[in-house]
Amino acid sequence: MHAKPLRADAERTVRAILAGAECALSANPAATMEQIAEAAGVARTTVHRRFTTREELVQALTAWATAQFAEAVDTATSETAPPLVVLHRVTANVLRVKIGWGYAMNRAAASSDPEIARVHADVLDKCDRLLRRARAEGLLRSDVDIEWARRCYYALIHEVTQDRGATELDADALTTRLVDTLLNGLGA
Amino acid sequence: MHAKPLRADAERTVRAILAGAECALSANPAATMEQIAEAAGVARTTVHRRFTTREELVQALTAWATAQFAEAVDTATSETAPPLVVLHRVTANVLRVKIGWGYAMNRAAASSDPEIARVHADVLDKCDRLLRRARAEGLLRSDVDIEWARRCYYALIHEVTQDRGATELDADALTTRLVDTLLNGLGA
DNA sequence: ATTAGTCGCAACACGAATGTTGCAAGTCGA
DNA sequence: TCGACTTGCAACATTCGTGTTGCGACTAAT
Repeated sequence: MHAKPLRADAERTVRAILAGAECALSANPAATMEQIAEAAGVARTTVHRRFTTREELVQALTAWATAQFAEAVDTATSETAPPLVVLHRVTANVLRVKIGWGYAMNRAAASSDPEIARVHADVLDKCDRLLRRARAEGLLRSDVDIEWARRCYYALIHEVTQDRGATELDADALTTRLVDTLLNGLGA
Repeated sequence: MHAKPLRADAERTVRAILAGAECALSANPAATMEQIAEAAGVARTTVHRRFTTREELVQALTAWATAQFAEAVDTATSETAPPLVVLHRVTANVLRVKIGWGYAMNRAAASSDPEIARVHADVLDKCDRLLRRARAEGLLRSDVDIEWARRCYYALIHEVTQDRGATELDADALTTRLVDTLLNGLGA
């Protein structure tokens, strides 16, 4: 991955740039390198020093987010624990990561990079397996369409993470409400 | 609105440009005027003749979409018909409009233009009133949070309209599934 | 303390997108 | 038919974002 290990201060700068990029790009997807640099608190030339092209920066940003995402899912997944428990764990983990890195993760979901696309396809597959098991064990209605279920699930997660001010809210509380709505709906 | 009534062919051109803009921008939000013109089947200079600046074009596009949106909602709204019926009607109408004009309508929802923002706030208010009535009449759980309900509703609509190939699907079938999921969830 | 690495700043080159203009050819409508 | 309107095309000026380079000052690590 890293041909040359960076010096400590350079490492911090890279992190600051990634955070700045997420911040600037989530506010405005067409943000310039100048704005990204400003959000990161560094000079524009410094950004170019670390990421030659804009594409490379976005690439690194999505890669970083994807790695976080995959780890959040993997540590929560289990083939043996009750589906409801896994669903909660996965949701909570994903929310914690996705809140504050919304741009990067949405971007990653539609990435053209084969490696990133593979990871997301992997997660998607895990999700489908979980939902299928949930259906088999009676947690979901037996006639529910798995693809539709996944789309609803993703949609609710996306909605929650889009919320401004979600940063201050408790991820567990959000998770509970999300899963409850997904399973039981809003009707009486 | 229109200081000068356009000639028939000019009118068609304007429509083609708006449709082309929606097409190009939904595929790539950073599409150039050149690409928009190409999608519309006209020369770039013609686009500039009708819309001096890019901003003006996007403005017109969102205004057009907003008008369609407002009409779709208004014709379906009723204070007296059963909430479930209204919910179906509104959803179906909105889906029909929003499918194929996704970019413009998402853009409009966060527009800085006061008039457009007002219309959307208006629709949002109508939505909340409908949901409140639904809750009062026992269609929704009595403890459901209206804002959360609206956010879930919007999220599902957004999800459905994002689907590639939704154009060929039946809006009524999509509506039925959407409303069912919203009210009853996916659980057994 | 020395060395290598890092940053900010200023300046530059380059390309791409935007917006404008003039003109010739074609079209709508009275 | 005739006049006003509209379009496409080519050419142009301008602005803006990108990416590069060199230099002086500072900093981490040995």
